[in-house]
Amino acid sequence: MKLITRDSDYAIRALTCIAADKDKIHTVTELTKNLDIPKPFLRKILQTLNHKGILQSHKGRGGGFVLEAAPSKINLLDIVETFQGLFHLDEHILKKKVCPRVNTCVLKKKIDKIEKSVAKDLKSITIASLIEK
Amino acid sequence: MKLITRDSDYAIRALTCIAADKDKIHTVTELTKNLDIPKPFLRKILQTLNHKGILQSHKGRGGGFVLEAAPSKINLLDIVETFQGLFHLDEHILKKKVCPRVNTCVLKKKIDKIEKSVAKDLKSITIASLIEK
DNA sequence: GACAAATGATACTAGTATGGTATCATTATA
DNA sequence: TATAATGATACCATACTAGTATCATTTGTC
Repeated sequence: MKLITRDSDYAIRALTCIAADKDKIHTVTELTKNLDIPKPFLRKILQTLNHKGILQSHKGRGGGFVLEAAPSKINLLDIVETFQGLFHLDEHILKKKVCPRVNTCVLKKKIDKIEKSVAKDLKSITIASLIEK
Repeated sequence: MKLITRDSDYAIRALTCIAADKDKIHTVTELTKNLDIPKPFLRKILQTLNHKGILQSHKGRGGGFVLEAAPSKINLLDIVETFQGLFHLDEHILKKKVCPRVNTCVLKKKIDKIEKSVAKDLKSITIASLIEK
């Protein structure tokens, strides 16, 4: 049972590296050296972040990636949802017919509350908050 | 991204049904009718709960399942961890070498905190709390 | 004792998600 | 024009999810 998958984790770490030297353009080659992440995998991840509008890419020689927004505007919920899907997808379960004596809505409400709390916590963590000393 | 898988959900619902009529011995056949869960799947789930010591089984004709402990002693964390593994298994990620400029420990600490909070929340929800009106 | 109704144990399976790899195309700079 | 970068996409092995299927064993009832 894990909250964060590998691609999310890699994305967060790559973004903190990029944010730590914000004005430089970062290549995948450079980042893989620092981060010890397989190069083609990191490429795919950064491309996804580019599509999502979190990173901005520059093609061709001398190209690479820079942040699209300020590090304080990028939060972990956005990143996690990019790679692991929307947080609130429990619709298909907890919804069926249930033992007549029991109030399932109670269960659904309680789980919903936990999920919202996790989402809120993830949203409160920004890339900026990860690089300040 | 979901917090609770189907088997955990089914387990919780079956346990609430069993707890709602605590002195009765419940068969899989009866429970599947009320809960709309595939019979062989529910059997497997209840067997797992039996091995875990959450349910007690009685074999043979007239047999079935009863709770091993009081509904107030059974919490969702135990159930979720039974079917989805221990909650705190992120050791393999968030641990590798990281961009020298960045303090990964910060990330790990923050995620740890969220996970502990979820675990605590799940632990606070008991089967008893799901059947009270 | 035979039958029926229950669980025990275990193996199997289709589909999806995870964690990648591999290739070819395109772009931009030196 | 060679080279160094990303873009787009297809592929792949493994594990997990959500079950199914089967045979064995136990126990109450006729």
